[in-house]
Amino acid sequence: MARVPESQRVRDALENAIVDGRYRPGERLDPSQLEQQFGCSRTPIREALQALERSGLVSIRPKQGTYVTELSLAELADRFEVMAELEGMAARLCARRIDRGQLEELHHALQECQLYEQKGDSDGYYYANAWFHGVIYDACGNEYLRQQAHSLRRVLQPYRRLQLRVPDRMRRSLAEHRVIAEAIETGETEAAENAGRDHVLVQVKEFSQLVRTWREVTAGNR
Amino acid sequence: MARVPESQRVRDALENAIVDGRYRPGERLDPSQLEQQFGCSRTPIREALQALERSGLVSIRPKQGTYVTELSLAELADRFEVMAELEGMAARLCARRIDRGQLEELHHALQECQLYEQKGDSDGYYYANAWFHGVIYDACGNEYLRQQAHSLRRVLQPYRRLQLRVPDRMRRSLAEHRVIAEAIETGETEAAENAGRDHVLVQVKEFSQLVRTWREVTAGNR
DNA sequence: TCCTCGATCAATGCATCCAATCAGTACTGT
DNA sequence: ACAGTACTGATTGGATGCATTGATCGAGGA
Repeated sequence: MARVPESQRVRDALENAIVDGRYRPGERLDPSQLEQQFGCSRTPIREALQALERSGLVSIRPKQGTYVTELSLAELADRFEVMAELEGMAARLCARRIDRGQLEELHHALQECQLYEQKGDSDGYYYANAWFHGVIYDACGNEYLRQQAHSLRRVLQPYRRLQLRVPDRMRRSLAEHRVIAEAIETGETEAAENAGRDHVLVQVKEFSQLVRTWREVTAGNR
Repeated sequence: MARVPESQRVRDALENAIVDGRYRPGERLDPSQLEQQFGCSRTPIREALQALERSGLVSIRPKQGTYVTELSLAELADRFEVMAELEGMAARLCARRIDRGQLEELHHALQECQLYEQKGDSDGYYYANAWFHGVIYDACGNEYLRQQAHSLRRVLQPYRRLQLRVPDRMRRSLAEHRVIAEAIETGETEAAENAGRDHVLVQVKEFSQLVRTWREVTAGNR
């Protein structure tokens, strides 16, 4: 039987809530409210929050409480830059190491992406997209890279949500996926790396653009 | 005044002890002994150990105690592979973004490396080497990358110790540093990336070689 | 109006206690 | 000799009490 410590349950629940956007960046996590919500004492809550802080999802500001991490544009850009590198690296390794079955799974994931893109279903696309990238991480043959990539991806997830609003993003994302899959299949390491990296970098650009626009728009409101 | 929580003191002390090799991989960290040593109760010890586990320096095996992480060769290889990528990335960004003062510091660090190499002082070289790489991380203009690189470097540190035994390692390391610094100075991003990456990769190769040799040697002893 | 001082209270760190659990081991019967 | 079992002690997760700290905010003064 899976012995699941309370602290881990809390950790997972909060992590999912943050990644899924049920808690927004900057939102306060009230310890006593969490105690009630999870029906436990401070100890497991505390441990969960500490764990989340280490993974970067929440920030504990001493004597002021714990908040869902709110990344500045610069901090976000730094993380995306590293994410791009990990993504490129994974694709490159993948192109060299992927096996038959995994390649097949990659194609399935790609088809799934295509399916939701055609339907214009961005939620569905989100999951297909996560699957596609997950296959690449799995097949890169580097377990540590897989973990790191997943972890960083989760941290960035709350901010990716905004990107869905970028017009035409899904269609272009799909096209990029095709390029990546193609390069992996044909074993072109260099091409795979560049495609994987650019796939992330392009999002940074669009994201910064989005933020800039949003700022210009909201600037007039104050 | 910076009030330093006990748990953090314990954490730092243990982390340094592990990184410096005063605790060896696989060694047990006895909680009750640590309580005595640091003169505090279980709570801060526990938190410190949990933090160290998250950063990968120790492994908590449920009901069996906490041990300094002992990485298998495969796990080690994965980490070095990622480290190489981060190192290459940092060097590439550095070549693009380093400023006058930082470039000067890089040269100082390089000279320091040269100094200790000539003296054949591997401990001194270790610190000069850390400085050299630290400058690159600082100057890469990506704070997140800086943190990640430092953190991964610490995890790998206990294993690097072995490398000092590789004959001629210091001399070649220095030569590699020169190539990296040169590429950064002249702004050749591509060259810097490759030099940075290879500088780590070469160590993996030598390390695996070392382990293999060591295994062959010790295999006869049992 | 703005600044300073002090009171208040939430947040925090730590110690300690309790209970559940599991690894390892000694023991038992076949 | 061996398989299965019961026991024991170490380890751990969790709860709670207590003292300390520092953020916050209002009163009083410049």
